[in-house]
Amino acid sequence: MNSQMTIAAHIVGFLAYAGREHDALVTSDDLASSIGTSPVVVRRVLGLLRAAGLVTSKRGPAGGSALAVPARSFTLKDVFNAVNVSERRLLPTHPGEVGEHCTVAPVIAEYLEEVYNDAEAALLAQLDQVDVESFSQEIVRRTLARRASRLS
Amino acid sequence: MNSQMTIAAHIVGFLAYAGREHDALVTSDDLASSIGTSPVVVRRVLGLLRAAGLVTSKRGPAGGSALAVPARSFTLKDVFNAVNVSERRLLPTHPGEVGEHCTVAPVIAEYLEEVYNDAEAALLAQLDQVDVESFSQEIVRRTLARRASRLS
DNA sequence: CAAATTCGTAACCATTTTAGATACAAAACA
DNA sequence: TGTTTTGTATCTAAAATGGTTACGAATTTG
Repeated sequence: MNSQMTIAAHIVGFLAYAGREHDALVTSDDLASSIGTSPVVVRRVLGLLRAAGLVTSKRGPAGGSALAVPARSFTLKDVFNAVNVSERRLLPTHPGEVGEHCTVAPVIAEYLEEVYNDAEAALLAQLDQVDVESFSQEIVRRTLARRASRLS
Repeated sequence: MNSQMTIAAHIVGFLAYAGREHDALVTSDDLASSIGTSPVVVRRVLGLLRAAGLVTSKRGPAGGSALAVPARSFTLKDVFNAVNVSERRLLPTHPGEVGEHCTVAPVIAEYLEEVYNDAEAALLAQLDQVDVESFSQEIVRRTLARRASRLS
């Protein structure tokens, strides 16, 4: 499951936005229809976010999910890490085992590994720039702007 | 095919390293056995590199491939772009269509798109740091180091 | 010219990944 | 007690992935 990062980001953005005004819990049904997927898929991702301590959920009527920590206190990088439990690489490495007899093959593989590490770190640093609080502020801003332009 | 970036990087690294001493062409068989895959898979990637003008190939006996431009003149970012013809995102976006009735859903999708653009740009900027010439120099350096430590 | 070598590419196949559906138990509340 | 909602396991359809087979075109060599 690979669009989990996007689903997770959508979830935390939505929860932060929802928690901003009314303090109610959001059901996985509501999240699912906003994201455009099924509630079960949402709950799977919610499980990962919960395991990372970013979200809490409550069962039963009037149940649902909310942020477990202040939106200011974590970023999209944390969301990424919450979802990427298997620590998969963004840039997949060699499909099989590299040629053993070949002198340079292991050297190339090792070097590429390092380059990829640096590259992914740069991407994560960028994700780390956007904390969930400013994410939800951005949602507010753009929603209002869109509503205004709708009236013209 | 997603490990194509790694295969392509291995290819150009190998070709740059090979072109450094002897000026012979490298066959897709040699490349395949170094990478640990099949010659056909290698040739598929060679086709992409050729289309991007980074590599040339020659058929027939004593045929093979070589860099088409100086190793100094391009980087791993160019290799990435050569392979990523479909311009796929590193961070996959929403699997389906986002909820239409939901006010915030399109806004979230739009914002995430921008964040992902910045994040991927940061990763590419990192790949752009390593030109193929220094890549091949690094291969030389590490191969010698490995050989030295093998003797101890 | 004929044979051998190497690339170019299309078509096909097996496996894995992905996303979603179904199902049902557990929790919580009216 | 019955309804709502989560938690999670299992199954499935579709797509992606990586590889193989096949065969034609180019090129060199005998």
